[in-house]
Amino acid sequence: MAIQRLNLRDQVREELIEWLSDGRLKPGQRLEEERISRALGVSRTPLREALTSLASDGLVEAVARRGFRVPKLSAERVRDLYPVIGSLEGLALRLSGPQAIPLSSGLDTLNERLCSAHLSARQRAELDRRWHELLVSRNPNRELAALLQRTRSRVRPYAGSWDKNIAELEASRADHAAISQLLASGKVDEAAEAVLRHWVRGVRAVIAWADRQAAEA
Amino acid sequence: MAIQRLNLRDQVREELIEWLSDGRLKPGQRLEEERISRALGVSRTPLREALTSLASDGLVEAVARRGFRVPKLSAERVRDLYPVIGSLEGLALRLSGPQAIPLSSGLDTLNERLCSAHLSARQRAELDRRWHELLVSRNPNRELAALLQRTRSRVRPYAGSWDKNIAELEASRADHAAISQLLASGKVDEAAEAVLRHWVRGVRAVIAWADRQAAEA
DNA sequence: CGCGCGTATATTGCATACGATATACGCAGA
DNA sequence: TCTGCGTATATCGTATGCAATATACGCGCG
Repeated sequence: MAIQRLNLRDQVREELIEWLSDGRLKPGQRLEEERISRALGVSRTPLREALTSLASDGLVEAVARRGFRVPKLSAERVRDLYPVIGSLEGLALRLSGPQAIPLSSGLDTLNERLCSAHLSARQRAELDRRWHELLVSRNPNRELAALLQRTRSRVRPYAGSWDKNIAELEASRADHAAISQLLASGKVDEAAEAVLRHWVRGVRAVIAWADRQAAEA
Repeated sequence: MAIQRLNLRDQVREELIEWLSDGRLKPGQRLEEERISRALGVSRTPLREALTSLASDGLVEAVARRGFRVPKLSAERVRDLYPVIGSLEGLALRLSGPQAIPLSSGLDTLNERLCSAHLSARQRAELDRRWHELLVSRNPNRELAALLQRTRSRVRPYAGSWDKNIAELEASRADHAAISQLLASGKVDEAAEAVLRHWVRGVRAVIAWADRQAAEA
């Protein structure tokens, strides 16, 4: 049987994360409490508690006397967060130790699927997410896992950068393959370093994408 | 002049952090909303918003239908969080680049004060905090700085481990000195590695302290 | 026609109210 | 005396109400 009914605050929180992920809430958008609470069928109180929680995680931002809004896309944020994620994933890998080595083949399989043609940006982003999730899946550090997940969710709005960027796709594929191979050889520390470099390199791709977006608009 | 009046939620949040730091709120303690809100002179609404925010940061924890409580001391949490802090500080150092090198002398000064006799555990913890703060002060990555600060605040309840542990004090002094020297030599990457090892070693000291605490009780 | 200003409206931030559930207490029975 | 149960009380979780302030709109003026 289902365990237990979460309180409304946490249910609302999960729902809002869903709305942020699927684009029902867009960067820069203002979060009108009355409208959202009505749409969710709850009062403003648990909604506001969910929003303060999300604000602490950086998924929304609180503007004094103007309520909450979805953070705008920002090259600076990517530039800052990607290396943090890379460093944390590297740590996760190092803490996994030899346990991480057998992941290599699964990683390769995912990597091939990720690079196959005729995938949408969203699908590629999803496969990339799963690749990195698998990479750190042997990490025994719960706090690290939670922190990684929360930090990763903050950069999800930038997943669109997978769109129509063949050069980036190829670079990413090569990074993934190299990391996997280092793992297979048992060179966990070097793999961790490569993961960090992978994320640092990704910054450029996202910024290039953001520039293209800006140019189109 | 003072810029702007924060909303009550954020003021309450800051005050609660203060209460957590100075021991007015102790590990394991239940947070009675009516009592606290009266003590602060606000209603339960902004208090609860502050608490949900703190819960997201891990400074308090929410128990379903039982409100909020201060997390109990836990060896597992230290074991998990210390390496995360070490990794993040290492990253901060690497991102500082050569800018970090001139910090060395200031670090040495602080380290000596930290090791002088007749200091309370609280004073040593404060000096250690300042040492690490100085170490990463040249890091340009805002997100990383914020994350470090939040994560560090989660382990503040374990500062008591500086109490009457000469062996740990000496080991820590040596770590600090070695890190500073690596910095002075421009070996930033090696310094970053040493910082991670420093925090990983610290885990043992805290756990030993916790065991002594448990033995006394 | 564009710009600044004043008023009306919408929305937030906070306080209060209330039902539901957990906790505490006392009593009966072993 | 200890254990189990039932009731009373306390506390939480959520909804609603209200004042303060931000936003939107229309008008006068340059």
